[in-house]
Amino acid sequence: MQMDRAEGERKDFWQLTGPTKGKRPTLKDVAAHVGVHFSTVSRALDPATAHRITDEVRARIQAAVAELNYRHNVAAATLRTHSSKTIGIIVPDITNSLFGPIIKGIDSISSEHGYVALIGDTDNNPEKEEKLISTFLARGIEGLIVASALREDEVVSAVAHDGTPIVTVNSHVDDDSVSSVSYNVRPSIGALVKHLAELGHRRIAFISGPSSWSTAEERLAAYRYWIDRVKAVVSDDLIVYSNEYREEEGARCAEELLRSGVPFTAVMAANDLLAFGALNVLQRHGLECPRDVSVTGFNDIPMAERWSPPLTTVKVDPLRAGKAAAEILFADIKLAPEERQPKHVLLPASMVVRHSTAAPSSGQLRGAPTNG
Amino acid sequence: MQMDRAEGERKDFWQLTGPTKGKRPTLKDVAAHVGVHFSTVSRALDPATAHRITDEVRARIQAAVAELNYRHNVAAATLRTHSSKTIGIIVPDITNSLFGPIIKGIDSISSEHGYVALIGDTDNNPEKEEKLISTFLARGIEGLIVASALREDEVVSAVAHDGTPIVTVNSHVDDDSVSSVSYNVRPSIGALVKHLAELGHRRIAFISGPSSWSTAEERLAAYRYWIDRVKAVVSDDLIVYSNEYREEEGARCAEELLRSGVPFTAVMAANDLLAFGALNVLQRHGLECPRDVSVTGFNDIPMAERWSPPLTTVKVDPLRAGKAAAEILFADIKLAPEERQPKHVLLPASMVVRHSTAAPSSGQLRGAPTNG
DNA sequence: TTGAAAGCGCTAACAC
DNA sequence: GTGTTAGCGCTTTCAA
Repeated sequence: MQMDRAEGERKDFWQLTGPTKGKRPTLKDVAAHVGVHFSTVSRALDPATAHRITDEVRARIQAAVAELNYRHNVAAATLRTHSSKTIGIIVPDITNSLFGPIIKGIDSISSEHGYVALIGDTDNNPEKEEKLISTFLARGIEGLIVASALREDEVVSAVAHDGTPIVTVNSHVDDDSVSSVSYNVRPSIGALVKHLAELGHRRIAFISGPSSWSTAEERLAAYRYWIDRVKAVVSDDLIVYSNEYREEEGARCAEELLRSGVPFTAVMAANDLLAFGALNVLQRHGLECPRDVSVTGFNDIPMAERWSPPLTTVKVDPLRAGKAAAEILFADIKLAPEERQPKHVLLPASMVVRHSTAAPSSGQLRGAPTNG
Repeated sequence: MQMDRAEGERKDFWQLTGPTKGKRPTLKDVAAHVGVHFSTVSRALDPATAHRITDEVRARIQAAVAELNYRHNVAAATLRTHSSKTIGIIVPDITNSLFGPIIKGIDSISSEHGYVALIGDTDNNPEKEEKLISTFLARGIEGLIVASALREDEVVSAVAHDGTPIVTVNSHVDDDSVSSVSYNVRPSIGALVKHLAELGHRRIAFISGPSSWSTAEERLAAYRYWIDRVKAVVSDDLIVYSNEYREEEGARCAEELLRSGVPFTAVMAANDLLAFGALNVLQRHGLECPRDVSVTGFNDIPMAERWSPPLTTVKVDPLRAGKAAAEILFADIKLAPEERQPKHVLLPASMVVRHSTAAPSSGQLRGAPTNG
């Protein structure tokens, strides 16, 4: 079979004329081309041992590598050295604008360390998470960063106890032997509650996330803590639980709140998306924000600033969180298993006041409006 | 060294008592535990050959696998079979909300095929792209999806010609032997131009992307094509080039337009982000949108709908694009190299009219306002 | 400074 | 239905 297209000339050289036609050249091919033993080639190509090789030989090896288009076979090296130079990243939904920056942060640190990352999206499904982790482990990942962890995440705990470095980011598990990086929510939720209280709100509802999520649990706990301190109305009727951090769920919860008849003048949502959904429903019911109700979110995703009204929320730094998680991970990877200590970093989070919060209208409480 | 913590009991069993202390159990360990040859274990664990093993033996093997916490060593299998079950994904900026859905689409198809994906972010830097591709190749990826391709992307072309299945998504290279999935921009840009023309605009400026980007080139070409057909003013003075798809660049280009003094009543941006930046500058210069200028974008990212004014733009479906790209890729992976044919799919894109476009105010052209 | 050889854990061809 | 064997491409110890 003859090939006469110009692009065949250099790049796929080995496919046509290499010593072992049709397959990727190996160290042996390069060695044969240069006339040395393949272990010499291996040494010449490894920065740690390259100095042991004569300049002249090394130069010829480099030339042969270029000519044959040799590429390192990481699978073979992994088998030999037990080091895959890869980590795994697991996110609950890559479509959520919170996780792009987290991944970017991780990626930037990994590449500094010469590692690459496998990515997996769980779709908020714990079974997918388990499968993903198992596939990743079979692939020999040397560390794992999980952004989808539940508070009771047996798989995550198991991985940690099996000795694979792991760190949860954005979320964390109850088991505190698993390293985590998350946000210092207590003060930031406190700022929100105090802000609302100073504005004159006393009946502040809360749209929580599922109680199996650490972020939901801690934000709710912080709400409870501060509501009490600020002498606002403490009542379980003011709390409603969503099943996921999605606009639709925020809408559903707001409907539920409205239907229940509890009076409230403000609603704090555990997350921006939830706040958006709530805002829509509130407005649809004739409640204007912030005139009739104040609404707050959490995360400060890019859209928060553009919403109408622009959302008062809590700003976090997911890029930094990703970097922090990766730094912990690589520190652990470099340590002997016995030396590793779980670390828990709490990144700052700060309130940003925009236009979705204001004093309640004439101090009057909102009851359950008739539907529509 | 004694370990007395409760969680040591099951999950890290092999670390304490396994036949080969301190390391992951292998097929041999499982075999020894069951009393069969390790190749029997290999067969029992491979769905394709499991039926050849007696139910009873297979059951004992499963039990031992669970007990020892055996995990398949993909690196070893890869070395042996030359199939890594891994693909690579390369994006220009994972922080951009366009790429989350693309990755999710790819990921959903890959996992159906039992593949996992390596992720890489180039930061719009061609050198990083090259390094990433090279690392991925060394890892034995069986296919590659690139969302960061330049029109003249030698590395991408080289990969294609080397025989690794590759498909560009969102962007494409000029070399049409590289499969691609992108959007049918001609008609959608046409809709935008006609919409503007019908509104009465005759001087429509265009903020392009870098001409080395396929998306920029094709959107600009479509603009030129339709501007002419619609009998609007054709002039290179109306075209300005950004260096990247970023708000800041849109702002810079709008400033440039204003400073140049060319009259225009509408500006089409090659991308939503560019449009946002332009909108800001225009407003800062006292030009109200859509009263004084109309502005359009491209992509319809989530924020477009929330911008003020809500942006008239072109809607694309990145999730679908990701899936389409992955489908082409896996079809190719399953084919013998000689059988592979480059495919080019053009997904529909449709105009969505919102509030950033309207008739030009009293048909009067806008000149260069004094700065401020 | 370089060569020789062993072996990482697995699959698959072959034997029984 | 199961055991034996070779070898994927590499790193690394040991010799020379």
